[in-house]
Amino acid sequence: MQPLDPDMFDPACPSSVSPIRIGDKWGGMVILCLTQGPRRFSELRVPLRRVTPKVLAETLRALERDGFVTRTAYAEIPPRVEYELTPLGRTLLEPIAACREWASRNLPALLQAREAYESRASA
Amino acid sequence: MQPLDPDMFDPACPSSVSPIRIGDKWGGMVILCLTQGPRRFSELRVPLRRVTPKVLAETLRALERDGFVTRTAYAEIPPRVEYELTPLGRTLLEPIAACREWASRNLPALLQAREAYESRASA
DNA sequence: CTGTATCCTTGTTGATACTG
DNA sequence: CAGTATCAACAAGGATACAG
Repeated sequence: MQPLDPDMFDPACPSSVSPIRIGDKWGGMVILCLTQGPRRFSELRVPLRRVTPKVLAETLRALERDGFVTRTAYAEIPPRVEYELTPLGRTLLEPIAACREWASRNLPALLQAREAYESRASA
Repeated sequence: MQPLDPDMFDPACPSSVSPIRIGDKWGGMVILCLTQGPRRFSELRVPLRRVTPKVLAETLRALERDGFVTRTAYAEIPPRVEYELTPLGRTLLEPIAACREWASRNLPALLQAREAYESRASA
């Protein structure tokens, strides 16, 4: 399994403007990070650079609570914990794909509309 | 065109638990209200019972800014204003449908996972 | 009828520091 | 390594009253 691309969620990417959100702010991104297989806490922090451990832990708890991910702790030193998508969690991949498809097709028009609106507002 | 069903967004409906959101809290519901054609401000307030005029106005401004709806004011007494989906706004209907489809299929499992989680937490 | 103006509560996100 | 504790900042959402 490939390591996660540190730039997979570039904040400069207009996808951060998408009006469609899964769960809380980071939920959708975490799910995307888990599509290829289980990941460790610190692995998830790589692409999610701007998330603090506190918020990432909260996000993972919420996903666990809703049955989207499982948490597996191994009794080792140093500790190792792995998060993995459940079958229910995988069902989210389909609507997420639909939303990403929408964004790739229509986000440019949205951005253009915003520009037009702003220039009208300042006029 | 049919009047909007006052109960189309029953707060008791589990769809309010859906982890998928379009725009801000009310954005997706407004878009759904506009699918059949243009609606007036006060018409929208019927199914969206719990929204204050301030928040509905903000929601509509945001949708207008992003190019999803148009606002048409008629110079009459009393004033009449109509909101209508743009072609860009209609493109949102597809991912919204995908999300609703997901919810109708998987929300029960989510709710069940929550119950199981809570009973474990309290144990 | 269609909003705006104010004020306020609350929830969410984050910074920083610390622990098993 | 994988978190938790504490505090702070901010923005979303809402209550209420009023205006064009």
